[in-house]
Amino acid sequence: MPLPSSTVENYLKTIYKAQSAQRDRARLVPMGHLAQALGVVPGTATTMVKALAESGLVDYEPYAGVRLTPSGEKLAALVLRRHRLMELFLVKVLGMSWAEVHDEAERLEHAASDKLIDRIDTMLGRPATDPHGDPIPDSSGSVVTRDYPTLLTCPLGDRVVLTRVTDQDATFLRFLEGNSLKPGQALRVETRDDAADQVVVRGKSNRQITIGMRAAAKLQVAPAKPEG
Amino acid sequence: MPLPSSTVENYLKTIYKAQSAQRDRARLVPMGHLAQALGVVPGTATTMVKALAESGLVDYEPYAGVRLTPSGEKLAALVLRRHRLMELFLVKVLGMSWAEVHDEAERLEHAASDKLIDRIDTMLGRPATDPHGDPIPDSSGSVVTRDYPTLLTCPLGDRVVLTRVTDQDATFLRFLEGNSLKPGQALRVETRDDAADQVVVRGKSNRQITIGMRAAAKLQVAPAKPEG
DNA sequence: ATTTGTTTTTTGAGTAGTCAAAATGAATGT
DNA sequence: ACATTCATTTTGACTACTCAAAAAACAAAT
Repeated sequence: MPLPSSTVENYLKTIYKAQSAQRDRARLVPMGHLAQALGVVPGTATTMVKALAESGLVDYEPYAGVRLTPSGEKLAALVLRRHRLMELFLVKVLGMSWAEVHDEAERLEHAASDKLIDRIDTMLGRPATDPHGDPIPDSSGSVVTRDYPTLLTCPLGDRVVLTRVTDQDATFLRFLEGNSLKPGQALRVETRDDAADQVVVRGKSNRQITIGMRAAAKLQVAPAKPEG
Repeated sequence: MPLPSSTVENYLKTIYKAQSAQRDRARLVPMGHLAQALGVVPGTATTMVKALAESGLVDYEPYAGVRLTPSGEKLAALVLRRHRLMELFLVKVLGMSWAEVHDEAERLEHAASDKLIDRIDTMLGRPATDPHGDPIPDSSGSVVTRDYPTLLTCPLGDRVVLTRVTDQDATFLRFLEGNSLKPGQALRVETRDDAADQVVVRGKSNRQITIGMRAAAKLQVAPAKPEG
């Protein structure tokens, strides 16, 4: 069993993320979706997926889609672990901006050894989540995934705290940063207006921020803990 | 001009190091040497070098060898810069051991962006040398290479300071570390014995250390600066 | 100067990953 | 049921890199 190439790691990671994004975690990921997410033509995805199936990393059903096997899932989780620890490290230790670490980590995740990753993990105090609030799998590949409501579904008026941002687009992240919308930030949803496609939240320094519903759906929150 | 692959970077880096190791810096590096250093068969090196020559990165003379062009040299220096800054970073910031950072940096050097490298450079205070004493090229690719005597050629009895170790072998580095033979360490060469293949130096805490001549030739030193 | 030995190049082939475009399967609407 | 549409797979080809082994060039020595 030769160690997986960056390409294989990227396929597994992408399938993993696609599966996680589905409500039914066991559902097959369609080839078209996979190809698009990886930036390759569909035929290429088909070819690669068949090879992955050969290696026992995925289950492949022609014309239906693909799904990770347990071993594929573990491998994917470890790639995600490397990616997320690396992102957090770049932000915390090297002071890089939230918005720019994604691409960097995207490359470093394939080059960093387990030893290095564990060292980073220790240095950061075994963190549970990365800068976007995404959970960091442990070194055995298991993750605790919590399902949070979003700014679109959480109760109106309640104090909540931003826990996770489910979009890595740099422009979007810079917008959020400019409005102090980062994980950990306390918020309150004031109004929602379907017709106007608006969600109004009150954030840091009592500032009022208006965002579209599509964006609101990408911001997950948890009920604010009562402060002791 | 597409950005160079890891493979191309490794070829350039290896040619660069081979040229530096030669007394005549402008001499051609023989194919056999290059192939061996890269761990490929000679035919592979020939093929690749012809491609590099196409791209204007090297001058290639059939049956004679290869040499970097100015643009190839600059590219190689920037790879070395990434490698050496990365090594120093891993040692200084992540507390990794001298002996284990080489392989890690060998992979990370191809994945790190210039932005990341510059940030590391700044964080470390624009260092001149890496943990082995190898000079770090600046961001434009220029290096100041100083030629030091080695433990084999420096004056006997004088106080000198270890400046550079020209061998990256992990076992060798661990041996040196075990004897406090790291760059910066003050030393004095007490005796040399050709017949016995021995060089005796007095190092840290007045400790006496005996090493072979081949090893001694890999340790470069500078006259100790007068203190105060 | 011819032979011997070493280095280098050439040739042919293989692997990993990719695309373009044709062919096929599945799904949908009438 | 049939035609249209859309996603998927297949086919053929291409790039980058590699090796094994045959051929060629060079170097050195008798």
